[in-house]
Order: sequence, then C-alpha cells, then structure tokens
Amino acid sequence: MVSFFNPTNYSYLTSLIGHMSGLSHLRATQLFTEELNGLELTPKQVIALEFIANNPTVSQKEIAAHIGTTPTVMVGVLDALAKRGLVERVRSAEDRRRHSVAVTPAGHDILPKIETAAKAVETRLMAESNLTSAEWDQLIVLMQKLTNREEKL
Amino acid sequence: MVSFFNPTNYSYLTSLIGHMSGLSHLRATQLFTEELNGLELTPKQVIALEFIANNPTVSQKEIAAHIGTTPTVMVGVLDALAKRGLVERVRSAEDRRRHSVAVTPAGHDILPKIETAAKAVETRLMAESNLTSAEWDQLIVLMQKLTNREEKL
DNA sequence: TATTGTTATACTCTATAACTATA
DNA sequence: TATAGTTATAGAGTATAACAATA
Repeated sequence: MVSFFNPTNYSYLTSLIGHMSGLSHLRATQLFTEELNGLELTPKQVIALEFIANNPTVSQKEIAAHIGTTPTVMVGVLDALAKRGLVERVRSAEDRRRHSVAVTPAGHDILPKIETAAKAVETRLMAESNLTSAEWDQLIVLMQKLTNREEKL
Repeated sequence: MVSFFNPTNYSYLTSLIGHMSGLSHLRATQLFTEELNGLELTPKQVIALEFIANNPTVSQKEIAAHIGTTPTVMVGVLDALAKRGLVERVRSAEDRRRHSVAVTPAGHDILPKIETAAKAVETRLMAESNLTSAEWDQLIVLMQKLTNREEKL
C-alpha cells in the first residue's frame, strides 16, 4: 500500500480516493462546461442523454442506477431534456408505470457536439496533467474497476 | 489510447475521466458519511480540518486553493468548524486582511476519529471494487498526477 | 402490498458579483 | 488600485419522505 497514514502530521489527504476523485471531478466538469460552449446542458443531462442514446427504451429508474443518481434527480434532468425536445417519455405498454425514454432526432443531432466537447476536455486535462497516454489509459481502467463499470456502461 | 469514441453507439461514458471520477467521488462520500457515524461533518469540513492541521497559519484563500474550492465556500466551512470550536481564525499581525487559521486542541482531538473513518472507507471501497492492493496504489498515484498533487499538500 | 415515477424539502457545493477593510 | 475575507444570490446535485398510478 502507498503511504497512507502519517500520524505525526495527518498529511494523507492526497492518498484518499474520495478527495482525489473529487478534485478530478471538479476540474473535469469545469472544463466540460467551458467546452460545451453555450450548449446549456448540465453534466447530468449530458450523461443521461448519452446513456439513453446507447440504451433506448430504458426506464428512468434504470438510467438513474447506471449513471449514479436517483430517480428523483432523473425527473428534473428528463424534464429539462424533454422541454428542449432532446428526449421523449413514452408509457410502456407492458407496464404502464414505466416510462420508456428515448432520444429524439433533435437529441441525436447534438450528440456529436457533446463528443467534441468531451474529447476537448480529455485533451486539455491530459495536457495540464503529468500523465502519459499510457498512464491515462491505465487510469481509466482502474477507475472502471473501482466503480464496477468494466463491462456495463 | 483506450477505445474512446464509438461513432455507432456513442458508448464512451465509462471512458470519460469526468464521469468515472464523479462515480468514484459519489460512492466515497456516501461511505464516508456513513463511517463518520454521527460526527456531523461535511466532506469539505473534514478536508479543510485535515489540511489546516497539517498546514498551520494557512490563510483562507490558500486553504481554498489547495483543497479545491473557493474562498467563498471557505467562509461557511470555517464558520461551521469554528462554531464547534474545532478551528480558530486569528488576524495576521503582518497583514491584517489575512486570517491565520489553526486547529484547536478540540479539533486535534477528533482527527483520529476522522482517520479511522477514512480508513474504513478505503477498506470498504477496496472490498466492493475489483482492485488489487497494487492497483489501488497505482490508482492513487495516477490521480495525484492528474490533479498535479504529487508533491504539494 | 410493492413498484415507477413524482412532488416537496433540506442541505452541500459551485459560480459569480459586489461589498469591507486593509494594503 | 489590488487583495483577503465576506455577503448575497442562483443553480446543480444529494438525500429523504411521502404521494398517485399501476402492478
């Protein structure tokens, strides 16, 4: 294990996954907001849109579980996306409690812009960090293992 | 580079540092809140307290910069900590605009409890992930490089 | 009874602008 | 003029409880 506890000065913050992932997340979302460049989408809206595009007819509960939020949050996220015509909620015929959410043509139209922004973020993050390309790939793999997202999306 | 863009299904969410660090951060803070076990401290309060303990007489602006937040947020964080007698704000003699923040004896008293909680979080996170101990260490190092926190703090 | 989506509420944190006191 | 800390405000996201419609 990496040096973890230092009883003399308690200087172990940078060895905590929680703290370090918080710093990473903050910086990534800052850059992403910049790169979205007036697209006016929040990070959760973007993530939900991408997830739905790749998993059509998914339920709101399933979206929430997979992208790491709650059904409660999904209501607001989908309201915002639906209001702009990017997704559609359709009552499931088999189970009328369920909403089968789908991305509209308009929604599909902006996916490339989101990808461009995402790519720009990775480029900038890599440039301002001390990571090589190989280390970057390693980091992604390790984070996927940490969050049990190796195979799932 | 790891498979990044997949133009046919846009399934690249799990390759984004922003998304994966968000998932990591969420899970870590959930576990940490549990492990704090009624200590009633927010993540930022804990991080600030640990940072100040390790960097006495640091200014509020400096704390904010190092732990990844804003001076604005520091006001509320330090108000909460000061109210409970865990830190003290002292006007700097050289520059009377500055506050030299220091951890009180009471503050030092709870640092071990925080460490215990932090350690428990790491243990649980490791157990519920698919990471080996060596991979965990690697992950920490890579995150430090990503956020340029290799030497500082 | 249990589940899906929803509404409501409280809190943490981010972001921004403007203010004060000091320099 | 500039800086350290502060206040105020708006918005995003988390957490929890309760509700309606449906199973």
